[in-house]
Amino acid sequence: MPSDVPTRRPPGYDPRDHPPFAVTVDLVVLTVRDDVLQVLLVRRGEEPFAGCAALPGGFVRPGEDLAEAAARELAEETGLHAAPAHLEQLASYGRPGRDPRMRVVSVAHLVLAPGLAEPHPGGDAAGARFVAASEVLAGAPALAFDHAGILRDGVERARAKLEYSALGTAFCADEFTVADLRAVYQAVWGVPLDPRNFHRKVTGTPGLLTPTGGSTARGGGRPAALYRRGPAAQLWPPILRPAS
Amino acid sequence: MPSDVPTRRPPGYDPRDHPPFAVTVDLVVLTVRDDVLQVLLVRRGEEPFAGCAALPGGFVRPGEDLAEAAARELAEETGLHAAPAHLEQLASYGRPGRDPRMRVVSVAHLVLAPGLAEPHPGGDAAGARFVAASEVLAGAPALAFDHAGILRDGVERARAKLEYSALGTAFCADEFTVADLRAVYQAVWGVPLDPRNFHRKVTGTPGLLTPTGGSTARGGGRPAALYRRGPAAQLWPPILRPAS
DNA sequence: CCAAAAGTGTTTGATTTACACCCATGG
DNA sequence: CCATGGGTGTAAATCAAACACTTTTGG
Repeated sequence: MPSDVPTRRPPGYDPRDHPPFAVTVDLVVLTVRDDVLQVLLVRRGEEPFAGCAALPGGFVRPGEDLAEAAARELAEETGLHAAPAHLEQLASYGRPGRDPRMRVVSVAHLVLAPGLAEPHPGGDAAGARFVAASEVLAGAPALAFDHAGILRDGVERARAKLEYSALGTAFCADEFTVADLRAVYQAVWGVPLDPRNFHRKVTGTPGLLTPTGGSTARGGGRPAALYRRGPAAQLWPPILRPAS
Repeated sequence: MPSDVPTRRPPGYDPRDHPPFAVTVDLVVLTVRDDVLQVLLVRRGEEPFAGCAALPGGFVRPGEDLAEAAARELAEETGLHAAPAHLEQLASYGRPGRDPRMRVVSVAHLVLAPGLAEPHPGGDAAGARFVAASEVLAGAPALAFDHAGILRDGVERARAKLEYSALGTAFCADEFTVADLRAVYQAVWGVPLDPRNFHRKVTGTPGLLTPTGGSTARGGGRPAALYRRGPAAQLWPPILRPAS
């Protein structure tokens, strides 16, 4: 079908070739709180979708790279100042009509943050809060634009990367126990994991954990050794696999 | 550092918030020919980088979705009409200054095509040809813009996905033998694989191959059974792993 | 018959799984 | 002492690598 299109002209500066696009970044910020995978949502203050829940995000500014814009929006909209444990580009969404105002291409980013992080909405968003991802995926608070699809892709990416990378530790605070890390995997995958085998596996993976020497005692039970994120040189073979 | 910026204003339609961007798609088209992983390059006809090698690509048009634009550019610039075996979004690149003319965000796509495909350059590109990926990665023909980095990301993605998906078959023609598929894996990974174990593994993976019943004899040796791409329902566990 | 490539069987070692068991603390 | 969770040992099952061997063609 492209052969009978009369517009096969050389690429140049004809405005028909590069119509004005707006470029935004949207953020899928995930954390694990109370043993549940949660996603950061804001309440939109303006049309379209005013009052509706949405992923945090905003326009990319003239001098900014995409990742830079994502980091700025994260700080601006949520007050999560501490460097997030992990920020990576997710995918871009540019379906015509996804924003009723104009042609917008959104470059979505995935952020994994420790559960401690408490958002206090900055200037832009009327409200920012963590909500259980499972509920949002089920449609509980409906999301603006095509953010439901973006969230789905982000959760899927997180689940997949946990399997063959050291990213699970990105959900943990600076110091954490093996049980903390196991809670992360269980929350993200939604499956129970054997504590004994989990312990052996993560402590036996070179580069994943760095022991701090300290230990902690929470409630009854033997104190657990504390660890920090390791250099995680070795990604393969898979760290762990969700239950068969 | 974002806290002392005096521009924390609500997002709206202030043109400073959404300056004009151009949005393009760039294509990393990979194939396996003569047991070597190759990438499709075009020669740029215009400034900037006139005469320089580059990845095929072009501007996204007003009514088009991103994947649509990628498919159109593929057909226009290379004449590869047959539906490619696989097309997926790779990543977006928007560093300020990556295009000297204006602010351009490029949404790169990854295309895996059978080795048969012979490009005959369409209207736009002055020339299109397949070049060994290893040479381009080494800098042999220097690429325009930041296309070297995009290519690196594309090859890395292809290598990774071959391991845990059925994508290897995307490089094969409609009907192919197990040896053809093995040649693909060896070319992409650059490692030799045991023919016996490879055979057992791929024929034993449900959904990967559909036997056609036919067989082929090339040169001396026992004829090989022919297969078609299967539904590939099961992606995990990893199909294969590059040599340890 | 011989060479060459396709395909099967078998052996060996690594990895995963399941679970018995010991360790260290609070109450 | 006992409950609770942290951590180690071990045996069975599963999987992967190496390779001997059989099958089916062309010359």
